[in-house]
This record gives sequence, C-alpha cells and structure tokens, in this order.
Amino acid sequence: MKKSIEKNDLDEFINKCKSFGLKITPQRIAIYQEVLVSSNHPSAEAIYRNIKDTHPNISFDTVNRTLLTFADMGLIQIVEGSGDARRFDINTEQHHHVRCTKCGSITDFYWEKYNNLEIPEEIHEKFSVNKIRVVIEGICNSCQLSSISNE
Amino acid sequence: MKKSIEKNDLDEFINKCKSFGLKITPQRIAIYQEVLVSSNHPSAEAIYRNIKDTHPNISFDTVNRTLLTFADMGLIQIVEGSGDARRFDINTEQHHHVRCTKCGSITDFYWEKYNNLEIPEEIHEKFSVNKIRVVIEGICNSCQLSSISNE
DNA sequence: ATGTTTGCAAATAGTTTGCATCCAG
DNA sequence: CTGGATGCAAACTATTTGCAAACAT
Repeated sequence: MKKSIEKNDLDEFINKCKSFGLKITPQRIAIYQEVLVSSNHPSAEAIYRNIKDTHPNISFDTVNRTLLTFADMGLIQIVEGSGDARRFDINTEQHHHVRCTKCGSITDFYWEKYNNLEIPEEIHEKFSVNKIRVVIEGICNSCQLSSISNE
Repeated sequence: MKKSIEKNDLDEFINKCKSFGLKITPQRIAIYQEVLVSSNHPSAEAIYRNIKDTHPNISFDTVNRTLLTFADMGLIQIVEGSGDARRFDINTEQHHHVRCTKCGSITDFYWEKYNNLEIPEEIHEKFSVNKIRVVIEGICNSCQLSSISNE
C-alpha cells in the first residue's frame, strides 16, 4: 500500500537519479509522483492524462521517455511483452517462456515442476482460468556477450 | 518436435475449420502449414515473409487476420501482452499477474507458493535471470457477465 | 557555460477497417 | 449462386526520432 507519498520516497528518487547521472527536473518529479500513486498497470497515455491536470504543459513524449528511463533505472518495470508487435505461440503443449529483455527473443522451455501449479482460490473466484504460465526474464548469453564487447 | 507435416495434421485442421464453419482456402492451408513448421514465436510479419516465397500473391492482411482467427479457434495462442500498448508495472515487489484476455486488464496478485520457484539449471546456463513471474490468463467476471448478456 | 532534457513535429511501425472482387461450398 | 474470404488502400494507434529552445547543474 504505497498510496501516500513520503519525503523518503522523493529523497530516494533524487539519489537514484543522481547515481545515474540524471538531472532532477519538475517533469521527472511529477511523473515519479504519479507513478507512486498509480495502481493497475498504466500505459504512458494513462500517466500522461493524469498528470496533465496538474501539469498542463507537460508533453506526452516526455512522459513516455521518462517512463522508459525509469524502467532502465529499475524504478519500474515494463509488463512482459507489452509494446512489442504481436507474436504467436504455435506450441499448444503446456510450456513456459524465457524472454530476453534485450533482444526480445522468447524461448519455450519445459519443466515438470511448473506444470501443475496450484491456483489460488481467490483467482478462481474472480476469473475463469484458461492458462497458467511461468515467465522468466533475463538477458540471453549472446546479448550479454555483445554488451561486454560494446564497452 | 513437429517439423514434418503429416496428413493427419491437415485432416485435423480441416475438421477444426469445419467445426467453426470456416471455409478451407488455399491461404488458410498455407498459413497453417507455415505455422506448423515455425519454431520461436513469430510475428504476423515473419509468417508473411516466409509464406511469400511460395505464395507470392498472399497479402499481409490475410496472414494477420488468419492468425487472429487461428487464435480464436484455439489452434495457436497469442503471446501474453504482445500487440498491446506498452504498460508499466509500478509494483516492484515480487508479484504475479492475472490477465483478462477479453478486456486486457492485468491484476497483480500475491501467492506465497509462487515466490521461490526453482529455476531450471538449463535456464541459468543460458540466461542471466532478472525476474520470474507466474502469468495466469482467463476471463474476468465482469467480461463473463457481459458476454452472457450479449447472447 | 554546457550538456541534458523538454516539447513539438514529423517519421515510422503496427494494427484495424471498409469495400469491391473472388471463390469454396 | 451466395456468403464468407481475400487483397488492397486508407485510417488509426502507438512508438520513435530529430532538433531547436529551455533548463539544471
């Protein structure tokens, strides 16, 4: 429950920006504050709409770019797969995904232990469940190598 | 390992089409065959490129629409979240997602049992893992209700 | 002062829709 | 024949890029 913004949050944010060499701008603070009070999984558009009330001059691009920056900083995350082109999954057997967050590749894997995961009663009450899958995200070896060689 | 197309596959496909009242067209067969030999998680664009060699007259739209139709039929699936606008995940605690495939809402949930899932050695060898999450897909209650009232 | 960030506009990419024509049943 | 399917084009939507002006440090 992180609905009240505390001074601590802001200090932490400022330090984090500094550690990444980023400037503290009013826009970034506004976006960060909006992020703190957001529930759900807002799109850049949604954040933009909410911020516009109090900061009428902010541009959508700034919001979008800033959110991307925050994701780089690890302050927030991008919901798996969203924002990419639609991909189809041909494999109809029970399987799981590892996704490289750098190159976007998705690899299937099989792992007995994930196949009969129990589903919380609470979920069954609120959803008619069709599918359950484990999604692992990381950086694949070849992306790892290429980022080393780029430095 | 489904790399060789067998007559069975095609018969099964034809029956499935019939059961959905869909016509068997050369395009649908070509797309289905391409799907069968696809590994990875192709985009409509990728399928289109591969098919174009043997079916130069096929249009991208047909490929895209047909893949969507196949997904409706349950023949293939859409990779979770792909094709949607980018969404941000504000919640940095370990949590999991239930997604309604109808309205696109994503709801966080917490479930102790999912929090320390073992990761296969094979994955650790090939990826530097950042995140693991369980994603459940289904239809939420309010979508369920609205689809009943629409009939 | 100076290099980053912002806001705007334009470019690009991905997806959807409308419609005339075509073809499977 | 006839209704569903296709191909094309245009409309939309989402995302990215380039750049001049503004601002934080």
